[in-house]
Amino acid sequence: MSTQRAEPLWLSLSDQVESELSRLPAGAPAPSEHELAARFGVNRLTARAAMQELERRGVVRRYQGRGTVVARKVEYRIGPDWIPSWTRTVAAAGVEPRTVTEDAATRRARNDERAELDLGGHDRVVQLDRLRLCDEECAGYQTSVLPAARVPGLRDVVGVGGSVYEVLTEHYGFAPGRVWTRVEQISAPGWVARRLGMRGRPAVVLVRGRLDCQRTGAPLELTFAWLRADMFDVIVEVGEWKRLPAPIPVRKADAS
Amino acid sequence: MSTQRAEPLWLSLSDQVESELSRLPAGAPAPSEHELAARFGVNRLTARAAMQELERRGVVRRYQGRGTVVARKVEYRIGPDWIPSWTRTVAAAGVEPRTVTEDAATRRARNDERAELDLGGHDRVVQLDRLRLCDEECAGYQTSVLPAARVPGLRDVVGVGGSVYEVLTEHYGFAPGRVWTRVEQISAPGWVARRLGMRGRPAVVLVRGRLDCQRTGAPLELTFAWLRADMFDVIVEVGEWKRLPAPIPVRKADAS
DNA sequence: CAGTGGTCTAGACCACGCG
DNA sequence: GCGTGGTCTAGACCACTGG
Repeated sequence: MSTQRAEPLWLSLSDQVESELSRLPAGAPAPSEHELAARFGVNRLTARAAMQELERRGVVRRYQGRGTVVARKVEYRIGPDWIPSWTRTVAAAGVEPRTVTEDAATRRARNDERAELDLGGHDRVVQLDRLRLCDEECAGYQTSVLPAARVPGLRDVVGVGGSVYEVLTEHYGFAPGRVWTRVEQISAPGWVARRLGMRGRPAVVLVRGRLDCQRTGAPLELTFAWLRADMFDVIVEVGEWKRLPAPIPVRKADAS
Repeated sequence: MSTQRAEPLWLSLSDQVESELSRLPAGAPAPSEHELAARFGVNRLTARAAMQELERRGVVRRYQGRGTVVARKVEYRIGPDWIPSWTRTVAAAGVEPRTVTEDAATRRARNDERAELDLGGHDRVVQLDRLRLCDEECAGYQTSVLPAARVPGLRDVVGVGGSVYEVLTEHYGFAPGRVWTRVEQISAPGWVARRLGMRGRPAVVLVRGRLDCQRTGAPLELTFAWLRADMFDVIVEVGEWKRLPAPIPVRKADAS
């Protein structure tokens, strides 16, 4: 029997606070660092470590000057049978979605884009840079690259807050279908972190994908989306999906 | 335009150290907290914060008493066209894989397992609990549930370090194929963290899946794998792969 | 044993958001 | 102005690893 190392103070604090917060709804205020320190008779840094642990667990979100609030991640499912709409997914979670097009410009295609989009040496592409907001808080950043010839005037058609998917369908008459999607979690590159308004290299989920027109087979769109990992619970499903998945098995008596 | 807040000391420290470490191979020793503090004339806690940032980024791994070393994640791809072998994937990354079966027991199936595995009310299942080690360090934990009637004597056939997939194929003569797989990143439940030998609730990638026999359609295996998120870079690929095979980043056009 | 990272304290100042 | 979280310091003790 190996001796169990004593649990540090900040860890037991965080466990206790987490169970207290579990009953509160998203957005409810969590105790401040000073309050916790006073209540448990510990140094503020210890209370702080506990709250930072809860932030890592996704239980709370902290704002300088405003305090700490209970958080809930938005469940974002990606599967073989559907293309998720970011706006509808977020709205379904009870959060207010908003999209802001930061930039829309036409330029020459890069080599990798030419290959992926079946373009010639002088073809041009439109690149859309968009911010994704959840309750007016920056939650993700996305770039889309489309063959300029197939989407004339895209910039104006999409406007500041429009949906590319809807525009492709309703304005241009395409039938966009997924060719592939790749998902992984990474540390945000510096320039992405900056656009997200975050310091350091926060964890983000990178979703890459390509859409083609299902009727003509013409490549339509290449997307890169960086979603804040502390705001989204991305679940990727592979394979056939006829039945419901099984819940997590809990073994023996050692629950919790 | 917002004024840019000054970058904190620990952040610029971590950026500088990261660029220094970028040339070193995995396993190389990183500077200690004391050394950093002395070199930059800062408090040890500041140097510590910098190294913790690098740990979050996956650049280093830290061990009490042993020091900090440069780390490299194992790339683990999951896609619609293949079932990844954990052992081969890890070995391909230049890391020594090992699997230890901690427990193998037969018991009655739970309701969800009966539904998923097409079992009757009194059918039994075998549950295998296995640890996944990378270079003798605990990197993941996995449970597999199989219909006991279809894999008689599984416990002894698999042994302590055997591969379930190989045993299903070669010993029992099945043709295992994926029905579905689901991947998401979560905070490890307490009992998983304990089995991984970690405190708190470290980030893990939860991979759930089900295998059937491709010939008979009989359900074979239900798996739950928890992989340490700091040791694995899990990339999930979704979609059709008819026009393009499945290599990694952006791919060139394929003439074949 | 010396050196590493892990925990904890006390106290200070700052940046930020809100009223 | 007040309270919040963010940064930083100085110093202490502990747990663990390795030679």
